[in-house]
Amino acid sequence: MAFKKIRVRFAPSPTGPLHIGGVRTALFNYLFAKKHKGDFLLRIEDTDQTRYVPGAEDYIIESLKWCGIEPNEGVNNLGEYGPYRQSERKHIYKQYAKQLVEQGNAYYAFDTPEELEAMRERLKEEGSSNQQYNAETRRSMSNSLTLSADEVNKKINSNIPYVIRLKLPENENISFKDYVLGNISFNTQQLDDKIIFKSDGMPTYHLANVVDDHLMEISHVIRGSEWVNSTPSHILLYKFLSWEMPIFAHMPLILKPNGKGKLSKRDGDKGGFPVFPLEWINPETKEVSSGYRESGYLPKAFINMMAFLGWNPGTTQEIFTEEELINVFSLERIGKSGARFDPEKARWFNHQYLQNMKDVEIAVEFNALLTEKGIKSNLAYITKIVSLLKERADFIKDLWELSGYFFVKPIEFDTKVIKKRWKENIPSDLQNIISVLNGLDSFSSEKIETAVKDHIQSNNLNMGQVMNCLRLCLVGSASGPHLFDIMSLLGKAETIERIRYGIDNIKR
RNA sequence: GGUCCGUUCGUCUAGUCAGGUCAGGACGCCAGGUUUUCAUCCUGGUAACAGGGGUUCGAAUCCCCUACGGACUACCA
Repeated sequence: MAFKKIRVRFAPSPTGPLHIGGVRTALFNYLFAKKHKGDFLLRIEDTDQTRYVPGAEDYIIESLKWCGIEPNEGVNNLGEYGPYRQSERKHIYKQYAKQLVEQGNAYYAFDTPEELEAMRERLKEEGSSNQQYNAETRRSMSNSLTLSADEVNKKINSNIPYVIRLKLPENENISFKDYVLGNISFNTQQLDDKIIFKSDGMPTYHLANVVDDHLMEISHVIRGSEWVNSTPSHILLYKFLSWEMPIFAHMPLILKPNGKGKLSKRDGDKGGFPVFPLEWINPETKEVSSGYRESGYLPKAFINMMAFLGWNPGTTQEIFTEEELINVFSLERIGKSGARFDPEKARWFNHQYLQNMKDVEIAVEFNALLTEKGIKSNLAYITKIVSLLKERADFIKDLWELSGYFFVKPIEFDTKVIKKRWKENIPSDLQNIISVLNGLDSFSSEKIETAVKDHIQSNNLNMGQVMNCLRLCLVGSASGPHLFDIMSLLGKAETIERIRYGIDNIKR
């Protein structure tokens, strides 16, 4: 076989926000394409006009952009295989459906929904193991196989609605090698004559997908495992049309953190974690679903986490740059079974990425958050705060709770600490420490530490008691980073003012 | 119900194709260390081959059965 360029596609249907399972499918397509210096395209599969949701396509595009897995071809940025929206390719599909009918691989069917329903009911009552429109049942239905050519033409000419169904061969084994799942085989006896062309003039997924993948020269079809069962129909389509078949790779599903079944929107709401990359507001109900972006996830951390859901490099390395990910990625290392989503591990990934960011980078973003809260400060000060606190944070927004006292004086104090540490002698002890602080020329953390500790030791004061009370005055609680770093950052005047305020206002 | 697929610590997983290290790592959890505190961090610990039959000197690994789980079963994708 001649060398063929690797071309893969992500082909979502714009029926709502992109689920993280979709993001992962897109990601794996992207990584695979990049690894082989191929193309990654975005095709919008909007053949079902009744399910179209306004805003969904933009949402998908924006999501991929945020994730940094942008297609190099497709809607928006054009390519030579367009259009990339199936609704705009409507005129292309019918000829292939017709060709299949002419070849005897497909046929017209005129059954109404009621008739189909009745057929299924009848088979069920007869105890039939499956109720499909297949080689057996099609003999008793209203279609171009049972009707005469005249009758068929008459129906078509008088605008009686019809669909085109794929005519499956009888009792034939269809097997293929899936790059993830391995060898899979089906017998056509168990499959149904899928509708490939609908009465509204649009193709179904099955036809449109195969036609477009062929026309767009897709080399590998990497998609969710919900498509495994319809793959034999797709294979038949390639065969009937005498087209070269792409390689198939079906991804396992992402499962709920606990309990049964695949991850759904509700799990996110219940478990307090997003299932969508970006926040989504349902245009009809106005219901809001949270997104990873809005929850404070760094896109690179999110992507790293997603890559490890159902895939791993076979080494113990877990933190990967995009470039590293591209280098080590392979379809063969994708797991076969569904992966349970773990929100805790997602946080851990973000923590790792946050620690690897430069303080000033974090500070810039934190500053924006402070501005939103109406707090004005300067970047140098914020950068120092970040360096002190970032290791305790999983998200940039955690920094606010962690560092509020740097911007707003505490006026409420943890009563438990007061009860435990604020003894009779504390006000006078702290007063003495104020004198010590006042006497310092330099207010560096080290200088303060030496001076205060010397004072505590030479006066035989209780270290834990005094230190915690100092902390209480400065922070409002008994937690936080190295106390002398806090003092140094706040500055001499502010430090002393807060201690004074504490002496005057903290009562047992 | 039918078809297809899957099943290793609580979770993500390595190891399975080419049978032979105390079944390895990470998250979580627990303990210890560091510290004025709370975290972080460091060290250690906890914990798994779904069950049953085979094949074999030897099985997580190969075969069969059972159980469980999932997907699909639309004029939806």
